[in-house]
Amino acid sequence: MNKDGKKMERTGVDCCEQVFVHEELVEKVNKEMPEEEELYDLAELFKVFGDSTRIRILFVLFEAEVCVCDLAEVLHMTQSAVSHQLKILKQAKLVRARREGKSVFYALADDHVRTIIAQGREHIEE
Amino acid sequence: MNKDGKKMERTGVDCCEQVFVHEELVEKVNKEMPEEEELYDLAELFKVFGDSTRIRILFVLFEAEVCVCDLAEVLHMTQSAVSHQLKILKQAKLVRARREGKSVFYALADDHVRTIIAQGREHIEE
DNA sequence: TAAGCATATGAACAATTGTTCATATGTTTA
DNA sequence: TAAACATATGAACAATTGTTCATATGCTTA
Repeated sequence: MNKDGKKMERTGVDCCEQVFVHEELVEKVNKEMPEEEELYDLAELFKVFGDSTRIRILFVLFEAEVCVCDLAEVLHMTQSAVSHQLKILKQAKLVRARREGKSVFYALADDHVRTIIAQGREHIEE
Repeated sequence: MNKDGKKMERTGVDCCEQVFVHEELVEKVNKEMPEEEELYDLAELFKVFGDSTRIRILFVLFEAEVCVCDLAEVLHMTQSAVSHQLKILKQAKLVRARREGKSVFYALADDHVRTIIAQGREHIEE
């Protein structure tokens, strides 16, 4: 009995007649769910992959280190649009930049990018 | 000489004094770049991962097959908001639904989801 | 069949996003 | 130092998105 004189074996909100399963679930979820900040960062990362312009930029960078104006030309985009998107890719640490004279060359930052895109392709081709 | 009587070794637009590199690049990119439709589908897929609510739903489904009202309660969200997001996850074939009486249980559709999220976590934790 | 529960969905709203345009910054060379 | 080139960035705009609210649909059971 609790202080209100009621049985307390079942404290969770009753939902779909699944009280016990529910309580086990809450425990497991609380244990495995990442921190709020990590969830937010994860979503922010995938948001960066969620635009076909940026995906196209990444596919170019799969082939070579490329300067901004070449990217713009190959992708038939304005220099400004490419530059804005590169900034987003760079903030997400998916690409890195290297200045060489007047030009800035961009390259993939690491191989997670390739893996993530590859898994995405596998998924949509199933 | 071409029909205009000009040398034609360099036909690309001159950009960053990188004409030759540029032409090789165009060739490689045209060869490796997926079709427009696949690029679009890829971006649409990653957009689905690009929301922390949906990420949280996926983390719950990593643990168990769960009905909508349990998802809503565990995540402290309204039933409606969860249902809307589940629809998006289902359209992307990241989850599958199974009706059992009045309830509908959702589960992960396949293991690409785990791999993609795992790679994302690796990336942001570097 | 009517009532009640679980889920789905349409409309509306605020918030976010990608592009364009104009312009600023940074680098080289005449 | 001025001009030219390559890149970056701020503001503005249309388009997209996630949530809420109200309500519809689907299933079970009294």
